[in-house]
Amino acid sequence: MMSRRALKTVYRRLYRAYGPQHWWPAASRFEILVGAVLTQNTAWVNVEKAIANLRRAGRLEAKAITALPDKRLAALIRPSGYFNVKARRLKHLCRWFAEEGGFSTLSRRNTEVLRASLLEVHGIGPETADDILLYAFSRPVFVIDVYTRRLLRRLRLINGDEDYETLRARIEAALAPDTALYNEFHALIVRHAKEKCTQDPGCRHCKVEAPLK
DNA sequence: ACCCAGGGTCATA
DNA sequence: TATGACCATGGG
Repeated sequence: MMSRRALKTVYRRLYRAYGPQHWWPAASRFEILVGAVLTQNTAWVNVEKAIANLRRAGRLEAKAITALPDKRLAALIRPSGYFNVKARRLKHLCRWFAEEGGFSTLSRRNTEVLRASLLEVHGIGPETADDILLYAFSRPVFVIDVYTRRLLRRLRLINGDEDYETLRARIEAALAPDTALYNEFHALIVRHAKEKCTQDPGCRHCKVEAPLK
């Protein structure tokens, strides 16, 4: 049983240390879908370059991406790595998005149905799906990434080897379904990870990771 | 020269 | 179910 208090304490420490993160960094809702795929196992700075290329080419739209040959799309997103794989994944996602009628139609689906539909898209796994659900559709879905596991494990709130769904269910059971909270929480965890905490008890990062009473 | 970064799929046992 | 290989760029 994960305690609500413990999670809230972690959240408060993160927020006090770093403040609001204003996620997802994107100029449009659709750009969040693109970024979610491109950032798979990839540093965000490289994703920004790929998205800038797409924007410059006038291709930041679902049908404009679908219409692009794999090779040309791969060339545009080259800086984000895995460009051949990601070109196909992006096209699958964009084809799905357009065929489903875009945000206007998809927004009417309940979260579980929408999540299942996303997971059927080739190349969209649980984390990418949840990024999209939380940040593009404002659904109260808690995103689990490797940073979340590491942090909660260091704080002894989890073992760390739980599967994705188990972890998500535990955290969502401990917290109220609060989109704004989940949004900020995940963003803060990523922000904290980028600070590369050194376990120095004097630094503000270690205050974040100090033992929970 | 190494290591890692806001994962996911596929083949194998 | 559970590992391992694979995908690939750019920054430290």
